[in-house]
Amino acid sequence: MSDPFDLDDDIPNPFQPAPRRAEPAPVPADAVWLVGLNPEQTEAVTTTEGPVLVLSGAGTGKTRVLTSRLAQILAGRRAQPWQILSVTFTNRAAREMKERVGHLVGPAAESLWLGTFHSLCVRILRRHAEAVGLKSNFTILDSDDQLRLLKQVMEGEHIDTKKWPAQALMGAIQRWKDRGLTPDKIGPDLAGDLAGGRAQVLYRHYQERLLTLNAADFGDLLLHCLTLFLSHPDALAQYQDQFRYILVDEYQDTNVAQYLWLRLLAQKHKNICCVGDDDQSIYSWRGAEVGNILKFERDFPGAKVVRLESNYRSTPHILAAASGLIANNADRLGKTLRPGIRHDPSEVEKVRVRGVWDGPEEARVVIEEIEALQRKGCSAATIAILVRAGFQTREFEERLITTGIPYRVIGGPRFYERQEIRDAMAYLRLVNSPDDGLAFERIVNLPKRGLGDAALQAVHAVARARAFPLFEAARLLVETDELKPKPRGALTKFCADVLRWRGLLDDLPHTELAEMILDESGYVEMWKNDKSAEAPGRVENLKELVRALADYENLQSFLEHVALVMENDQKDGVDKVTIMTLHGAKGLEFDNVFLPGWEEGVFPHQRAMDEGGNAGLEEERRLAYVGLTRARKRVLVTFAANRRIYNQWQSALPSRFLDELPAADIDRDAERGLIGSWQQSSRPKQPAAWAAPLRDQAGDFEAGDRVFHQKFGGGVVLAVDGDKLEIEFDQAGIKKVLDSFVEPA
DNA sequence: GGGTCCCCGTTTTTT
DNA sequence: ACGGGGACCC
Repeated sequence: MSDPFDLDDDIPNPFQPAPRRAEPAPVPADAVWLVGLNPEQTEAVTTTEGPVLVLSGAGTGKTRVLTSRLAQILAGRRAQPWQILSVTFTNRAAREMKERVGHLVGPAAESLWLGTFHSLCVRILRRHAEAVGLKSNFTILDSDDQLRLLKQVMEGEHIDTKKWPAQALMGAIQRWKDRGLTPDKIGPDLAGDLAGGRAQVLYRHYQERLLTLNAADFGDLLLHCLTLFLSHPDALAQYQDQFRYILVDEYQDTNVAQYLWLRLLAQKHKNICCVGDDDQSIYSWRGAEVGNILKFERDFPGAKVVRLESNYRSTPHILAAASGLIANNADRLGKTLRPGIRHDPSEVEKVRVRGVWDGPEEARVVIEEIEALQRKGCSAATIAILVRAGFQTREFEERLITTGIPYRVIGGPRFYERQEIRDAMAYLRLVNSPDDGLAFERIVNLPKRGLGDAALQAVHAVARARAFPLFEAARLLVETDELKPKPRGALTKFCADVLRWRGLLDDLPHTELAEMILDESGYVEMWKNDKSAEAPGRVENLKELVRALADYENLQSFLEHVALVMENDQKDGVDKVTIMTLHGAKGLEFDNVFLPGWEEGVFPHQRAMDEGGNAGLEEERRLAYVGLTRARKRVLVTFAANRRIYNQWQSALPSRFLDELPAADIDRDAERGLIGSWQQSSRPKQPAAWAAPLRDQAGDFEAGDRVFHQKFGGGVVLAVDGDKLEIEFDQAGIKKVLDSFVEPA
């Protein structure tokens, strides 16, 4: 990938050499954070000076290395806490690291610059907002707002959003931001024929609208920071000077913008330690560049590379299975996981693979296994079902409900992304900052107040004409007689309400004010009167929102927090089976892992291969690797011969990943001849010798043949595609079926 | 301005 | 099958 910025020129540094600091102090070798580290870990922790790349395989103790390293730097008095920048991707990781460092070094942990890329960027941008055209109290938009805003921009440019979906352009803009590309960097080559070839203009207008609204989207947080650094060398120099030590977690997930950000900040002291695993790079589709990790040594000459390969999590069979699988990928930095702990031989099981007839049977089998585990004394919390895609969760949930096993599904709409929460938040935002035009639009007619398109258009017209925020414009508009009496009255009342609530900001505790707003606006009432099944849950969620407010000092800090930390407060600690996607499982571990749906098209996912080609397939394989390495003790991989997708039965082929698991570490449960079908139908690069007789036995079919199928009964072959037959069944209609499941009739 | 019908899409997801 | 969103009509 070409570099959007040329960083080869030295950026002038108006600050003179770093202020004097206390002499580094020797750290005793028996410091608590060094005890029990293996030699590689010790090297990663104690090599504090200069660039270090830590290639840490799954389960090799990277969080321990990161936290120990922080302790080492602090204890060695090499820097003050605020001179250390420690970056993670998720709030979860940031929280965990803060907690663990806190245990090692005490309150000093509080002063570290430790957080997600985005939260750290916000921290910097609030100080320098003017430099990028924002005010320091800028708001951060969620994806909903972003899309609505872009749609408006597109409509303003008379783009047919039916032909050119805003969603697609939004995606492109996000990818550009991921790569640090501002609108002026988007040439025709990049823009393509997106949005009728006008993508660059639309991107520019979108950015202008954001500035007018004093708002930034998530991508902007990085992008604006880069702009700040490049246009204000003094500001950059200040941060370069300040951050003597930089630590980066999950480096394989960094996008180009984050990479540039790090490279700029590390340029002075060059004490940057990146920890990552190229084999666990599973986010290329949202801009992550594995290339960043691959070229670290080029970017930081003289970098020390440490490989962590001792795995303290999984049994040897699981490690071998995962290693065998991932070995099928080209372009790896190359690591070999080896067991770092002794496993009780009586407890070590091979990875099990089992074929089943269809989705429901798969759920039944998995849940039976779960019950067996529970009988053996495993608690539900040690069990996870990791799926490729969200739609796979349903069958497991149904089965778990009927058997009464407690479970939780991680993922799905997050609390702060729910409609009712966003609406309520819009009320709070508008009261907190009346220029929040997006918030105004969202709720001005919610609950319905008889303000439709016409009224909103009128407000927009005034806003444009006077360059006022929407709320101000509305206040002006109701003074005129432009609106019909009914909407005019409604809008007058709405404006008066907002002003009244605003007047109470300082006088009323913010939780009470929020309650008052949700009540007096009629918003809660709206859901209470709603007959739909979800309505009561929504009312509950609104109550929960008010409760959450109580944890913050005021409305402002709450809104700030929510924008950045959009997460589910999953009530943990309860003994439940976890169902989540493979993506969601990265970084977690479980004693018992179920990996269902290993079928061609599902996993590897068809779209990943269609759109990503071989690179897409390799990323799917890394995902499989992530899945296997989540397990400490037991793995059961399943695949179904038939699956209903979009309510259509389709025959499925076992995933090619199954063929890639080393036989010596796998138990293949033979069941109903399904394994036969797997072996027979697996797509060997060249047909296996033993496959032929099986195929002959099954018989070759051709169109017109009369056949019989165990489940669907009699039918006639319509078409043959390799080992797949299209059959019109007498009772069941037209279906695609593997030839091994039918016999000549 | 609000209700109804039809058409489209339907991997992964953090911040 | 199903839900969301847009177009269309009252």
